[in-house]
Amino acid sequence: MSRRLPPLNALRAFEAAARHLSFTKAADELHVTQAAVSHQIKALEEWLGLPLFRRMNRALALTEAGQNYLPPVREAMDTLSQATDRLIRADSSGTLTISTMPSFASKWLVPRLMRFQNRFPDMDVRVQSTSQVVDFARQDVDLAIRFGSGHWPDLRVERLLTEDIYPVGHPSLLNGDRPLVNPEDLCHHTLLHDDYNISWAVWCRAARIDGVDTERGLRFDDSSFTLQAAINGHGIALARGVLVADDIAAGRLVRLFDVRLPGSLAYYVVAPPHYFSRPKVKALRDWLFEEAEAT
Amino acid sequence: MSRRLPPLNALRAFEAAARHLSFTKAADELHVTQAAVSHQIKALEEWLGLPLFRRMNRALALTEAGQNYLPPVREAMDTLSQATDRLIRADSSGTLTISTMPSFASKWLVPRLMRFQNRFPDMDVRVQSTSQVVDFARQDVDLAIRFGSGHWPDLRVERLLTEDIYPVGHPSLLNGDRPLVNPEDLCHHTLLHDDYNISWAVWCRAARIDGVDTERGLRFDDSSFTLQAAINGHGIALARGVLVADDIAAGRLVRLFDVRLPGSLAYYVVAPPHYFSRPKVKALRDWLFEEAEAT
DNA sequence: GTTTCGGATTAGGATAGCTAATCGATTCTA
DNA sequence: TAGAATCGATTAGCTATCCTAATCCGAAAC
Repeated sequence: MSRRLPPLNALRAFEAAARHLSFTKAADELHVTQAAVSHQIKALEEWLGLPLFRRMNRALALTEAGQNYLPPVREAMDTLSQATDRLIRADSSGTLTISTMPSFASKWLVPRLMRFQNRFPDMDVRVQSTSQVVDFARQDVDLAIRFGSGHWPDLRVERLLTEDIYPVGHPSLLNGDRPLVNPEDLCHHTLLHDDYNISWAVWCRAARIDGVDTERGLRFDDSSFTLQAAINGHGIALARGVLVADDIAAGRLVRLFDVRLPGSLAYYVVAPPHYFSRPKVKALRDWLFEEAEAT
Repeated sequence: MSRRLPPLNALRAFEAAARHLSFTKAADELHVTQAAVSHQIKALEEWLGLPLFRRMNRALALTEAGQNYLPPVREAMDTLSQATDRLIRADSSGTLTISTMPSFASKWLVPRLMRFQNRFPDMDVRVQSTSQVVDFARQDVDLAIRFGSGHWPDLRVERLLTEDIYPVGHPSLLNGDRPLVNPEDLCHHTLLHDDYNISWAVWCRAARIDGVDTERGLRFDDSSFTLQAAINGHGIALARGVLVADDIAAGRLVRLFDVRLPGSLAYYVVAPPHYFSRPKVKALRDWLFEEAEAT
């Protein structure tokens, strides 16, 4: 019972390209270059002996053959991905505990976590939000997301999101009575500080400005409080891009100036190496990176 | 709408291994080594984070996870292979003409051709059986199967079956009144000749026997007549293995002695290069090699 | 008419995948 | 009970697939 199957990886490329009607977008989705998709499709068309796409100059269309081929190919891919999810899910009963800092939990993780829950409805996901570092040997934690330098011995560490630091404030600041145009204008406003982040002094040095008293203002011990104060219009915060992306998108905050510090720290996914082979941990890890890439 | 799909080639290996419950047999089917299948399955199990097979000492069994996973995987593969066949079939209306010699047509091709017809029922397959060489420019032939040295300029040539020459005769010869045990016993029997094949003289030289009159006997212009005479018990033929495999399997002929000539000639699939990219020609070519491998 | 957009093409490099050889465990055979 | 055969695992190294970077080309947009 031997089947004649075309190159399967090329089929995946075909499905994505047909869905987007664009090799470039398909390449994005598959995390490869446009050239790779072009090659794969060409190979598939040669294998089949007939063209699947009509290349117009600016647009892409399926040929009749391509239109006929797409539904079953998509169906097969769906079957496989659903079966795979089901398999992992079946092995993933019980709880899954994620440990992370309160700021990251509230500003990034929790707003997205529902999508993970939808994919694995039977999984009992718990978020343990604490600024304390986890001890995997003593605590029942499956995966941690930590902010730092990425150096934790004996643990597997994967960089999830890189940091990017810039000032944010309430939208009214841009056209208020003392509009913020140049970094120097900061001296007329309250500065918000938090313990973990880099300091205003460092940022001012990078922005090459003097004359701002970088110690003025309010100070909090967790970034989410600092950001909440900024949202409420109580001052200007030096924010990590990861944490404010949603607030900026929703118009609750605006980004000020174009000076940006790349920041040497990052958010890392962390656990003992063998944890990563457990299906539910792997599923969570993969999902986290999927979400991170979508940012 | 990005899917999380396991490595697709590994899935194909899983499906085959699960079907045979044997890595070795799966490897045969996929035309790779046992080690390749072992690697693929291992990679898949690691990707999923759970074992799919239980390896017992001499036997292989699916784990529960494997049992749950198999049906959808198989279904997806079926979907793909059926859709692919359908696609090629749709593009393959009209006739498909194969040109080959009468002996090959009657002894090898026609007995198998029904399986091809079943796969592509809409295709109108014609066998043009002639000892004349085809002129693709003048005749409406899609693919030829020729016996010879493999050297035809300007045509794409692929070796389908290698030749292997040995004497065959009616089964009763083995225990008749003059039983054939040693090659020298040939002198008591009728020799059957045909024009195309190598001669008895060459064979006797290879078998290092003298004293046989290699010109005695009946002579035909096509191998199938020679073989028919042998089947009817009229003598002993020097046969090409390809042509007599079915007759031997059915007990109509037996192979005599263990002297075998490797033969420098072979059966080749032949057509102008660009013919091979046409779906129906490609389908036929692939099927021919599939059948040839099954021999 | 210059720029931009999207796919094709080319050559070169990375990695996935395969093979050959060998091992170890088990079972069959004599 | 020894030896042979079977079947999967493992290792190291090679091959071929696949991918990338750079560039090209044609059409459309500005």
